[in-house]
Amino acid sequence: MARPPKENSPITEHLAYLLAQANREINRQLEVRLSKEGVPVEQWRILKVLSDGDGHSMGELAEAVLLNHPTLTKMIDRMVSDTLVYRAQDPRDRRKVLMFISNRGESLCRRLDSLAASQEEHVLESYGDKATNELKRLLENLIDSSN
Amino acid sequence: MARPPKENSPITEHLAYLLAQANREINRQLEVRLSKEGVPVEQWRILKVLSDGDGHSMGELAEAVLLNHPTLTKMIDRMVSDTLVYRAQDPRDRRKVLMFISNRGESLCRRLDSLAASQEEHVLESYGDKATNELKRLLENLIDSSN
DNA sequence: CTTCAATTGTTGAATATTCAATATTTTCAA
DNA sequence: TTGAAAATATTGAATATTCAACAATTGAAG
Repeated sequence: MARPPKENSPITEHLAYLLAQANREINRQLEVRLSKEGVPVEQWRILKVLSDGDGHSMGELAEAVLLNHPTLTKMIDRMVSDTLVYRAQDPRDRRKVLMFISNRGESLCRRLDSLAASQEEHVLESYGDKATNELKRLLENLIDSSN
Repeated sequence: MARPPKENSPITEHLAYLLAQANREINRQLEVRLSKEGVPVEQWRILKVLSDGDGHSMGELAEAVLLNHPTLTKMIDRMVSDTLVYRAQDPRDRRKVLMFISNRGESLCRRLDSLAASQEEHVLESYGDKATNELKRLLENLIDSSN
């Protein structure tokens, strides 16, 4: 007796699953490093975005750091308490709030950058230079093609 | 006056960020499809893993579907209420609970599979066959190299 | 101008996740 | 065989996230 004609593909072959798995693993590695400074990955992202010194609105930030608005608001509240960032009203559009990084935030960000760099180096070593760059390229294209 | 010697790489160039971004986008697309059946992505994963008909322990399941134990326990509680899956004690090791998929779960899983398939097709169309397969291959290698 | 819809950010309640503690069973050394 | 340590799953409290409602400001049509 023949098997059913078309076996359904296991979850491990789905792109969505592979992305989730890879993301979790890399994120976990990064968390371990950043925990040396007691900072969650999302806060590092926020500091990085604000590092350009320009003011960024909450909406802009939320999009850039992959958080939705209310979650970002509450995380920013904590970071303001820690004096890592500060708020200012946008003079051109008073609905908006502009976020800026503080000196303390900048200095923390530099320390975080070197922790993150050590993580990237670890990937380069175990996964290879060529594969890493190729993967980055493909991910960028995937993201572009989704907009 | 010269610029500072080494510009720090923006967040958008970090592998961890690209993975998070791609994962969020693909996951979002998948959520939209699965919401037709009112099912979160994690439940689809659970049903897929249990589709082999074998019993899977909670620990095994948690690892496979990328959830930690307590979260999985609570999600399984809901799925048991919905009679999509059921528990049985492992006769060989009575600490363990074996999870099985029900008939209702199987039939839901088939409907979900076709929703998920339409999502993968959408990716193939906008991103291309070759790039998709290459990306999958690289992701698998990255995951392997992290263990 | 004035009014109404759209945009932006925050808040509070509802929901979900996580951490630490617990209960049960197994393993293994003495 | 017994007792201590490890493995497994669940629970409840603490924490975080999300959804829906709100307040403030701007834009734009009449």
